[in-house]
Amino acid sequence: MTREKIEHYRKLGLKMTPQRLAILEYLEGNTSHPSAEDIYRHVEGKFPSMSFATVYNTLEALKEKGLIRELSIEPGKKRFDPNPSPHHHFICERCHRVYDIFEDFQITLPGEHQKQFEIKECEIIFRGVCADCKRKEV
Amino acid sequence: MTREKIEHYRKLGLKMTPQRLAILEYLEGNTSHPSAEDIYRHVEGKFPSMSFATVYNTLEALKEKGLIRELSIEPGKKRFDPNPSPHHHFICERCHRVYDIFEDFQITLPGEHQKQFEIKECEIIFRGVCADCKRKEV
DNA sequence: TTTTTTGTTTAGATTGGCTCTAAGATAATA
DNA sequence: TATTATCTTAGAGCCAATCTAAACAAAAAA
Repeated sequence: MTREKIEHYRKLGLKMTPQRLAILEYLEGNTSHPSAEDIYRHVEGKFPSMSFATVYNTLEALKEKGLIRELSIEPGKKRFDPNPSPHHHFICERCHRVYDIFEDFQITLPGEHQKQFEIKECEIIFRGVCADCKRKEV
Repeated sequence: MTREKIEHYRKLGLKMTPQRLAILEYLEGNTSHPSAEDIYRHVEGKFPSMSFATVYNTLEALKEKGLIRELSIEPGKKRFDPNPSPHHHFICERCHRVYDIFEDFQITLPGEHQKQFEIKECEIIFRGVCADCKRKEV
C-alpha cells in the first residue's frame, strides 16, 4: 500500500496499525465479498496472534467511514464488499459466489410509494446459476 | 383456519399438528416479516411447551413447499415472508420495519451478462425512511 | 526525542440465533 | 384400532458475532 493511501486513511481518523494495513491490503480490489472468517484466515498468516475481534473492529471502523459495505446476502453470516459505490449483485445458487453488477437500472417507485417512502438507496439481488456452474452441468 | 385450507396443507404432505396450525394462522396474511423469535413469542401463549425447534422445523417445511420465503435482510437473523409471490421490499433504516412492494420493474440485464448468468429471480431492496418515521422527525 | 494521550489488539468469556439429538408423542392410514 | 411415519420436545451443541479488561502501540503534545 502506498504512503499516500495510508495518509488518506489516517486523515479519515483511522489509526493505521499493521493489522489494519494487512486487512486493507487484502480488501483492496477484492471482488470475492469475503466473510470475516475469510479475512481472518488470510491475515492470520502474517499475524498469528491476530484476534477475530480485530477483524470485526476494523470492518466496523471501515463501515462507519463508508469505505466498505456490509452485505446481508447469506443467512447467518455477514459478508463485506470493499467497493462502496452503488452497484448490484448476482448470487449463484450453486457455488454461492457473489458477482458485482455495475448497471444503473434507473428504478423509480410509482407516486403513491414515493409519498410513503423516502428512498436513499436501492440494491438488486439477482439469483440463478453462473456460467462456471452451467459449464459443469451434465 | 378453514377445513379446506387444512386439507390443502395436508395434501402437500404436511402433517397438521396444533402447533403448525397456530404458526400457519399467525403467518396467514401477516406482512410484518417476522423472525423465528417473533413467531415463537406469539405461539408460546397458546402452547407453553413449544420448542424453538418446532418453529424452525415448521418454517423449513413450509419453505420447502414454497409456501413461505426466507429473507436475508437483517444481519444475523432470518426473517420470513408468508407471501411466496415475487415482490420487493422497502426497509426503514430507523424502525427496521419491512414493507412489501408489489411492482413489476421489468429489469433485464444487458447481453454480456445474460451470457454469463442464468437469472432465475431478482429481488430489489429499497432502503430509506418510512412515512411513520418521517412524521416523528423534529 | 520523550512523554502523554488516545485508540487498538488480544485472549477468553459470553451472547444470540440456529441446529442437532434421542426419546416420547401424535396425525395419518389401513 | 393398530400401525407407522412423522412431529414435538428439552436440552446439548454449534457457530458467528460481541464484549471485556488488561496490555499495547500509534499519534499528538511537550
